[in-house]
Amino acid sequence: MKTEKDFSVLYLERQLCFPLYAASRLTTKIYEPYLKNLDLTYPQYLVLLVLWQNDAITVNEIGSRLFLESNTLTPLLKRLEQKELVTRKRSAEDERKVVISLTQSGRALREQAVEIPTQIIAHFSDESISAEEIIQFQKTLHSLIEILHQKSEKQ
Amino acid sequence: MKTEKDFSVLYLERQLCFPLYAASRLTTKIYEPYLKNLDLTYPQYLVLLVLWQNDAITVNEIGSRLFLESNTLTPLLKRLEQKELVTRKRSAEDERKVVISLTQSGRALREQAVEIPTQIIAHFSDESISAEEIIQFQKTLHSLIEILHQKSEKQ
DNA sequence: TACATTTGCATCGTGAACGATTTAATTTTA
DNA sequence: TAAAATTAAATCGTTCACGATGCAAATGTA
Repeated sequence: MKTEKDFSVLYLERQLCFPLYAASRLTTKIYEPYLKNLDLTYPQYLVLLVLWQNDAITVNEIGSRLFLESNTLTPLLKRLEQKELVTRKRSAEDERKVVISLTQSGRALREQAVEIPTQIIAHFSDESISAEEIIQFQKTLHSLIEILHQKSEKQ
Repeated sequence: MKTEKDFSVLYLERQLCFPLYAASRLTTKIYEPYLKNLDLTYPQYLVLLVLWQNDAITVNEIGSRLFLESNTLTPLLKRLEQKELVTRKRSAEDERKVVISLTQSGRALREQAVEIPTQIIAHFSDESISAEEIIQFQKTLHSLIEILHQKSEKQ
């Protein structure tokens, strides 16, 4: 008797990868109109979030926070430099390192950016996900990232 | 008395957007070695997941499942066509539509792909996220996607 | 039936992501 | 100290994402 193989593990809705990918892209879309006002892309905004927390750090240090490497960051940082939001300077102690620092306008932009999270949250206030659910979700997301990061290091 | 403005809402770890973005990219990295064996990229794999569930559908129908549009899908589908995994055919009833169908080898690839989810799960079996936690996480993720999708439609 | 609107896909340009490789500076070790 | 190994950034090529626009087919409306 010939039985059909079970392919249901391949159903889109059973994947974990796809919902993360979809949620990530959809979230970015929510941010976009707000970021457009600041003339920033989403990854550029993330780099600025890092710099607003820790100014004058190297490309690698930014990368380790965002899980990105110089092949992605270098061009992006050059664009931020063109917009005169950051400066790129070779470190004197170690000539291999490039230190990224906020300019005056880079620092100033934080004043406008600080309004964004509030606006995003307001955007969701009418929705049916409870605060506790979000907090639990964030926790799982963080442990997931922890695990995924370790895994991808090892490979 | 001058008080400092509170910028803590801008801390990276307080964002919801960033962990999703990071988790999505890290997850993709876990899949990569498995997909490399099948000579597929991750988005190409997602398109095939859709087609394995529903063959002979239009570009838009694939897009509505993955939240992608023709500007992303058309080039990707052409690459899958070049690999002879799918065919692209104008619909006879409606000449605007392009129907994407699996080829013999496109269908055959499912036999290899079906092993991937099991391997990915095995990858995680030693880890500290419980099954219930994952299930709850997926639920929240799905309602989040639902909400985000509605929001991005409206904008 | 004419004309306007909508729909489905394609094209184009820009900006990520990322593997692979290169280059130069620093560190290790023989 | 000289050679080898490592590290930090940059460069290159390919593949997404996605906004804006174009175009032809289909649909709606006057």
